[in-house]
Amino acid sequence: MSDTARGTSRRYGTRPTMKDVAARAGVGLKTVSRVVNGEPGVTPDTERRVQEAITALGFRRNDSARILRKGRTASIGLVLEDLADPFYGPLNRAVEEVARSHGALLINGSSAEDPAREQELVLALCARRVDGLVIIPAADDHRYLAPEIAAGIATVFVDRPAGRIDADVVLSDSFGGAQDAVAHLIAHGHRRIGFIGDQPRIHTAHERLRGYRTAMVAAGLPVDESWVSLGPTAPERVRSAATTMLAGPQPVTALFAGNNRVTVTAVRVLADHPRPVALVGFDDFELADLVNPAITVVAQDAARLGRTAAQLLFRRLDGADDAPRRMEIPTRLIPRGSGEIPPAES
Amino acid sequence: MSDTARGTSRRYGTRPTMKDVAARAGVGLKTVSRVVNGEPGVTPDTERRVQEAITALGFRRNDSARILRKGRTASIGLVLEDLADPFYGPLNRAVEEVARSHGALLINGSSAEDPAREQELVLALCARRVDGLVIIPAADDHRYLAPEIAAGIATVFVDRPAGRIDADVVLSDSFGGAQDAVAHLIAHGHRRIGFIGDQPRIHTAHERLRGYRTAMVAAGLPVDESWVSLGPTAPERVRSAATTMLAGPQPVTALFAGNNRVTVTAVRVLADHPRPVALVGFDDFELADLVNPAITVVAQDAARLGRTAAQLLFRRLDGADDAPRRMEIPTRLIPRGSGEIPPAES
DNA sequence: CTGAAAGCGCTTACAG
DNA sequence: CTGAAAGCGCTTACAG
Repeated sequence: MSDTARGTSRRYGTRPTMKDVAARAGVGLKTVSRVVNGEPGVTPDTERRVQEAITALGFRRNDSARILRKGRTASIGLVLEDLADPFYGPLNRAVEEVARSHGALLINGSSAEDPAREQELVLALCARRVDGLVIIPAADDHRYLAPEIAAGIATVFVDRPAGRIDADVVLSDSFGGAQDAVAHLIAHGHRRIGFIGDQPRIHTAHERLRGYRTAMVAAGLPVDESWVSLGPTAPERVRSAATTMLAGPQPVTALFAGNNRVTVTAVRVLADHPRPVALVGFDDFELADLVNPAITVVAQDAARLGRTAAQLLFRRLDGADDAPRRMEIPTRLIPRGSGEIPPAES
Repeated sequence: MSDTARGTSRRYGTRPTMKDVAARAGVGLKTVSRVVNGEPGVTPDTERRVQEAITALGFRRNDSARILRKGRTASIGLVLEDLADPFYGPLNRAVEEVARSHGALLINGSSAEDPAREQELVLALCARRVDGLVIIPAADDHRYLAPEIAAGIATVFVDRPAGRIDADVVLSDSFGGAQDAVAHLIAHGHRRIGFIGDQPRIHTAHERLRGYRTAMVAAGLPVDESWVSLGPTAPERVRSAATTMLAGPQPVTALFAGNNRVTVTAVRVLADHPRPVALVGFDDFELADLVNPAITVVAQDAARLGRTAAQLLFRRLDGADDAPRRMEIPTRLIPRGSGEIPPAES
């Protein structure tokens, strides 16, 4: 009677608990728990009565409470730079797939390339006691995470390395990919090659610049510092950098774009430029083959990056405690036309 | 002494609790709670001792436990079709931004367009007691959600309507956008216009087809059923549909592509086609202006879709309990070239 | 096969 | 200003 009253007078927002189900079914709390979790040792008749009560009350187990008692939350956090960046879409999906296959939920957040925001978000995830973290770092100092990792929150960094902390890392071969790109342009006759990259504190930008320099040096070519521009990837900045390199008496005859956002703006600038200029971009993207000329790129396997990182994370959660690893995913040069344009006569 | 022992002998994976902090600081549990939550009524000296204990032990409040007691989880779920689809990137980010501004975390998951998977994921989120849900539905029957909504989980559907349930919905104007697209092609002289869309059970596909038919009828044009093809947006299927429409003695002279995935494949097919064919695509995408010809599209404002849905969700969480709303976000036709190609002489 | 008690780590409602 | 007790909704460890 009072059960029914409680059931129907329940105000909006209050849910029945196992205790309510137990009362209605006339059994103990533990018996309800057994039925809900499919544990053995319940007679069919008892089970049926409990099931009826569950249905009648619209009971759904509160996993937050369960989690508190069990210790593991069956959730992992993914912190990336921008949820809207198409480069991270496949990575995000790959991490989700792996999480799903391990029965874990995925909590997602963006750092917006702001170290403070990254830390705030990561620590909020730790406070929720996620089992593990996959982080595309914006910060270059992750000592703030040391106590969390020591306390058992598995952490894998992806796309960029961790700063001042020894942790698992999964990276693309930015250095090798950049070397390939620049060597490709040199092989097509270019001697004055510009590089427009992301902010220098970002590891991938730094590595790609290093690959650029190494390839130039290996070919015995000088690098004029006016050919190199690192900074924010906002269209205005990239546009102005490209315009500068393409002007003057000794303009660059080819551009190497440090990531997908730079490439997009470079393509726009070059479309309006009077002379043909070769272009190779880091990162592949949709329709790169349909632009005219089709865009030659160094493709990263973003899905593989995400999958590898997530698999490593769950291996840690399963108890693997060998030394932190640094894994490198190869890149692939895809010639499509823009990277094979010869130098314009000047 | 025993505090220190407990502190240092703590095995990997076990974290200090407020009780540990209280013991070490020589204060009561509630005092620790006050300090951690910045509540008033603690002398500076006591506060300092507690802070010291927190730092020494590496304490971080367990928000899972806090949540259990407080009722609200400060987290919302976003269920979409595919985390890697660039269309959903801006939507995802917009939802995250709104969540963040309300101090909530975002749990993300993909349905992979599978109704069973959607339901499984949504109910898992309900079991975690997310405060609210933003759902891009794959299913067409959401009665399974009624008990959860009644129990207080705010729910907003976005991009597609809820099925068999009365709930808040935020949609793009698919019908109007499709009408605009087809009217545009008709205005440029086309009479035989093909429509390739997503699976008919998807609401947006259905609405866009309706817009197509309405525009044709309004112009007094007949619709040959061979000009309409709905189905999966896999490249092979779209390619074969397009190829069929473009063959024969009376081929279509223009195509209306029902979403971004269809458009991409259509562009590829048309690039290899001997005669010029006009194309308007639903959804804008990066570099649409750099393909040759540049692609005329009906652009949706995905970010606004997400922002509107999330804002509505938090308004519900703040107590707004007026009748479920249906909000429509306008689309915008962007002429770029491909949609202004005149019909080829046949 | 079944259930009462204790406890997960916090907050709430009170009392001093 | 401070803290002991009860409780959030479950699971664990036991006892019957």
